[in-house]
Amino acid sequence: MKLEQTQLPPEACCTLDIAGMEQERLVTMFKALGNPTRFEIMKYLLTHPGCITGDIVDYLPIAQATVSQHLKVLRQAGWIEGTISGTATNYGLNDKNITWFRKKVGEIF
Amino acid sequence: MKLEQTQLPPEACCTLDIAGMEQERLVTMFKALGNPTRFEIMKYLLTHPGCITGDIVDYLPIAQATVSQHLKVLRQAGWIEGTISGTATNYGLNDKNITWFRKKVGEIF
DNA sequence: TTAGAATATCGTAAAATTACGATATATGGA
DNA sequence: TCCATATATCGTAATTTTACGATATTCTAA
Repeated sequence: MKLEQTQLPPEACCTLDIAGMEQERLVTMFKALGNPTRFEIMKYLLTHPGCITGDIVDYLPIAQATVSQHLKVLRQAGWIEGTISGTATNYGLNDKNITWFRKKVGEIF
Repeated sequence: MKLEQTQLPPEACCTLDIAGMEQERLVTMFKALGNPTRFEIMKYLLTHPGCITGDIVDYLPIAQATVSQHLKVLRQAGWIEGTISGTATNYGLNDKNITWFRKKVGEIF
């Protein structure tokens, strides 16, 4: 049982330039890549520019509905973006957000 | 219903230097930070060197057991390390792994 | 206009995560 | 030794995530 502080907590040595909505955004990006299947999808997109959903479905051993769901998570997290092209959807990297992520990771850690 | 490929999938433009156990490790690190509470703990550790578990418990509005559980996840993922000091445990950054993470993120994205 | 294709969404079962109180463990001091 | 402190672990309820089949939507071509 804890009644009082024996010792004062340490002072802050510095501050971090991340908070609020930005922090939520960053956590969401971490979470999205914290899944093996989604990481694999990102790897595929990184190495196969100009691919469509079906290419990923063929590549991975999981159902089309599941791939679509994972793509949605990656899109909403800001890792990728999809552009409709006829009946297909081309998926590619969201370069702006990826750059932002790298910048923030560099600043924080 | 999908019967056959209308168009061949795109060729790989490059390869990525991440696979197997290394990839699992990286995904685990992403997953660990993909939680708002754990991200907050990491922020605290980054800005308060030399702190112990109790400091984090006092700082956050969650139960001691929950903090301990999150610290375990962060430790097992390789973000932090704890050193026992009397009855307390000092937590600090796992600099080696953090550097590795930044390096990999830089290489991949 | 109708059929098929490519993809998204819905509903749902199973698994994993999160948070908690209770309890266990280990250390240091009286 | 005995007690209090600091932390870890256990058991569990509630929530979230994951994956699937079924179905809906959208576009193209015949």
